[in-house]
Amino acid sequence: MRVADLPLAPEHVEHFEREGIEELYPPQAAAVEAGVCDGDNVVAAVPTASGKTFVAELALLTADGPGLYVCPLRALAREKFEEFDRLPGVDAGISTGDYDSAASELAGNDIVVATSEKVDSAIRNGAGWVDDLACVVVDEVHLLGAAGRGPTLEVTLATLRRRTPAVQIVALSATVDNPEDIADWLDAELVESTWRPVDLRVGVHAADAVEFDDGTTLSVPVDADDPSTDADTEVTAALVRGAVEDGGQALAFVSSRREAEALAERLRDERLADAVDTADSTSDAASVAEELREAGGTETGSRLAEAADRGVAFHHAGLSSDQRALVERAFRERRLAVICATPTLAAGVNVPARRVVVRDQQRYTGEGTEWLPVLEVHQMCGRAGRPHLDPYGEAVLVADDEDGREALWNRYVTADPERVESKLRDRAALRTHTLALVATGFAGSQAAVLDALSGTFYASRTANPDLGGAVGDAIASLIDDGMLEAGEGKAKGSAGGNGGTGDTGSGIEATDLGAQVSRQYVTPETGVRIVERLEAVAGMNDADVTELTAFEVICDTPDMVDTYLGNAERAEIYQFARAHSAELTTGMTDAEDFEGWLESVKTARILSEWVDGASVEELVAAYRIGPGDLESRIERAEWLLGAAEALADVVGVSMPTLSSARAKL
DNA sequence: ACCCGTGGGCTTTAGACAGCATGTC
DNA sequence: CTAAAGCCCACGGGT
Repeated sequence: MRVADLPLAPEHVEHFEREGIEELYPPQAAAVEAGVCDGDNVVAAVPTASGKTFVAELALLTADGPGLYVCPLRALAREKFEEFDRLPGVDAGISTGDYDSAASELAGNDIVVATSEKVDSAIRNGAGWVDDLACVVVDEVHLLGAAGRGPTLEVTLATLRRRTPAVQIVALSATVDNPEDIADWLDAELVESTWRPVDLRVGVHAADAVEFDDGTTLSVPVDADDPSTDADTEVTAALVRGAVEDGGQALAFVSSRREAEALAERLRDERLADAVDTADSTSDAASVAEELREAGGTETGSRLAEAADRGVAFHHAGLSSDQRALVERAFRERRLAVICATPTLAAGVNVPARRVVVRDQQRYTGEGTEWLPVLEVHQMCGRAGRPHLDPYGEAVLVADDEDGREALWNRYVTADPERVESKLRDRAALRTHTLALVATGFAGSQAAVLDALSGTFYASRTANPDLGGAVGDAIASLIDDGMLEAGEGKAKGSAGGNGGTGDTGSGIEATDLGAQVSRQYVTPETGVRIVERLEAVAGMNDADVTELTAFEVICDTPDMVDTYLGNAERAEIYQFARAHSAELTTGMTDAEDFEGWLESVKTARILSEWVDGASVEELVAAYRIGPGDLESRIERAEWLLGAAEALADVVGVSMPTLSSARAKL
């Protein structure tokens, strides 16, 4: 099937041909046959890099009206937005937490790119553009199975479909075990394929050799004399070196940030860049280092630049978003030979390499170490092989010995990925979405909430959903928390009467507090915590209510990210809390979860030093966090302080430091 | 006096979505 | 309260 044969405008055909797309890949052709261009619902479960974006573009361009592209990451949203915006005659918009087109523009855009949470939020806040959609493309739809975010995605899609029943849904999924269940839910045709534009072989290394799934082997002699690193690291280094000496690029996945940095530093010392330097890439690597130095002068940054100078980089969430974007771009432009990364890179933006080495396959979880999900390892391996640049891709899992080889082989090479299961039946998820449904006026009774949830993936997967009890509990707890109250149903607004007729208990509505919590997009639990703290503030001396107080109000909530509190620091933070106890809403003895509270005091302290003018470098050094960690805390603090201000207004507490602190962030 | 290897105890452990309002020729 | 692995440091043996 050729692009020219598709029902596209000539200018679009031209555009794609200019980009080198003339003949459709088999999965793309299958998607067209399934009706992507005819307004039909389609679920495509295909590997990454098999041309999913083009399928999305087909759906969006042939739809009879505005389209929405939903994806899980802001960086991904940016990437897609830029791509769609290049389409001739297409006016694209973007809406994510950190980057937003004007609301007035979104309504006029042909294609809007947004994160799933942003779509949910737009619905909650009554944004007009969500009602005129003709087509919704959902990328990475398998995230339906993710504990925190999956429920948001399924409720949002259910709501969109209910509001606009004729909307076309095109869902793109990684290869999972039960894509038919997703297709079944969406009344969609399923397209399944394992086809890739570049051959990929996956293997396991043990005992000096890799055995690949295509039957080939690769001998990897390792001089085990060097006691400074362990055997797995030796093997990883040798595999990376091999790929680079062969003129390719490599990605190495390890389990922790420290490991990623240590591996990068080790490879840097091997002077791999000399090997990769066929042309003028020395200057390329140096230019990357230069750009990284300009991006910010933290200690992490200079170590990163030092490694980049030799063609090697590390990558994890401790890096600032600038640093991460720079590393990703430089690697795509082949100005870097190697990235040593934590699992972040597996799910992020497109960073393909000739060879992928997965050194660590386990991860700490808080309940011991756990095997990485098969899907995640597959996504790491799937990064191997660049179309048009590599003759093939190779992914190698590193095992300790022959037993380990067999274990990894069975677990990851021959095994199917996990099933996608709904996580909607979770107390916190149901509280959040029940509140949102009621607050938006979408449901005014328990029965109506259940009805709204009947269009979810959860409901389609369960013969007898029986959410009644769980939703009932959610409603009861939300009433306890002052977010919901018994309403008067249809008689709402009629003055007089005591409200309670025969329908008592069946009608519910959101209180002002509940409505504000839903609109601010904080979880009900965060709303409760903030209100408790605000009430404590009301009883404090005005002089004691400082910006530190403001930060404490928002830091001990589930929506703020935890900050690790090391043993060495604990005593010092304790001292700090004692010294500032007058400014804190929680007494040293009243915290229910003292450890958790102390961690939030640490976060509050970091933020308050930040607004007092401390530099990124100082804070990063003093609190042993990465620049990216500081960035994310500042970002969340900005959001949560705004939410706290709105809630303070509702409960009638005046707290000026909330806004003064926010202004200084 | 110095170097190196060993062993035990201590320390640490991936990631990342969201509000709102506003400006200009 | 779970598990694995790196890091630091003290110790001991050899030169």
